[in-house]
Amino acid sequence: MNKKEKIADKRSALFHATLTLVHNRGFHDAPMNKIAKLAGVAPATIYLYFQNKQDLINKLYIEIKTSFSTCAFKDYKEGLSVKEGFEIIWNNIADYKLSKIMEATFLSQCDNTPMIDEEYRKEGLKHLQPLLDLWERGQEEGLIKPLSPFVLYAFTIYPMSFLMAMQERNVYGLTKKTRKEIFQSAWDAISI
Amino acid sequence: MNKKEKIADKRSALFHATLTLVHNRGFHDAPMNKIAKLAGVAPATIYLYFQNKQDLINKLYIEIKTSFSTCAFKDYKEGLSVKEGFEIIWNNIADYKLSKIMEATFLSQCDNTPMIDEEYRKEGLKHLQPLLDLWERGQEEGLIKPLSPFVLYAFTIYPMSFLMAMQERNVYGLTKKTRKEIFQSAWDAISI
DNA sequence: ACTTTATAAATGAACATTCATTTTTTATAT
DNA sequence: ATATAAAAAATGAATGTTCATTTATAAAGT
Repeated sequence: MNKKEKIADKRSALFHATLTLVHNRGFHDAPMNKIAKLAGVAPATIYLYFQNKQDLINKLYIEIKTSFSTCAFKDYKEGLSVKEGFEIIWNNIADYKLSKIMEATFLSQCDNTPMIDEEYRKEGLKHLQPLLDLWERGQEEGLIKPLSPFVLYAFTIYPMSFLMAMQERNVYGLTKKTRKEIFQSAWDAISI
Repeated sequence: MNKKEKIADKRSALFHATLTLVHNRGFHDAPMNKIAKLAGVAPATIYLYFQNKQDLINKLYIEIKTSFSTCAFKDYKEGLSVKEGFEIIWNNIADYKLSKIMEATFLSQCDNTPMIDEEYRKEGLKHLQPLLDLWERGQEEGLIKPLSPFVLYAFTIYPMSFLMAMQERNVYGLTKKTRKEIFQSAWDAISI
């Protein structure tokens, strides 16, 4: 393993440790020494890779937002019909939320508490542009209701965060069959 | 002001201070001495009213959940048609989320981080029963899709949390007119 | 007088961060 | 290849601060 790989390795060990702790105990109970221990380094080492705790959290947020949107647009091309394209993206996001549990709950925490600096929050928002473009096209084609993208997001993507949390708390289980029905609900909410 | 009123007064001053701080800075940055200062009491006084910080947070959670569901079912009676009843409840909840901002963001934080003890979280879940009953009746009448109540909630109530957060961040504004359209989306998502 | 309510000050633990060294890696010379 | 010097990376042990909570004492209410 060369030098660059080693550095990347330690960075990602720190990310992974932070993610795990914030997932299990919350941001308010994820101290630096625990992060260090879980990552297998000394506390001081964290400060070789990040300016401070806030910097670590901000950068982890961006890292995860990026991996999220990479997943979201896997197999998506602009040539598809609006509904086909939307179904692909929706399913990608559902896959992500239901399989990458720690990442998804971390993002939920970030989005629902003031733990991320505004600058980084804005940065993280940009990644979803292709979906907004698709919706706009759908509106031009008269397929999708003329609602703000925030509303479209709220009724199609955001609900999955809730279902993921319920799944995580073992209070609701999502099967292959219901998956189709749920997509239908999302589509019914926004289609004309 | 008599004794009981005074005690209730101080309790609610502490609740209000906690609410404000958690709303503005997050649970991770809402220390007891700040709560005390904002409530106009000495830090030690908090411990006359609550066992410890966790107890304060848990009880505040229940308090707010209760006020939330009181709002949610205002003017609701069982005699109404399913759609009428649902529209009343939905609008009540929308009113709550869009006017009681601090309470709504506090609940979002509670629901998305491990800050509330499981016991209290369960307690808070019970309050929504009349809505679940209404949905069940709607399913029996063939008006509402045969989906789990979690899914129905995810596609009708939960989206408002997102829109509230966007409104709060001044990135999206909800008007009277769009309000009707948004209800329609909620209804379209779950109705047959 | 006595009980309740409140406090200021104290306590010890937990925290993020820094510092003085040590260990490991890399580059250079033999 | 091997030894050595310079640089980089990593560390354990402090540091000073902030935190939740307790204690001893005072004020207010009955």
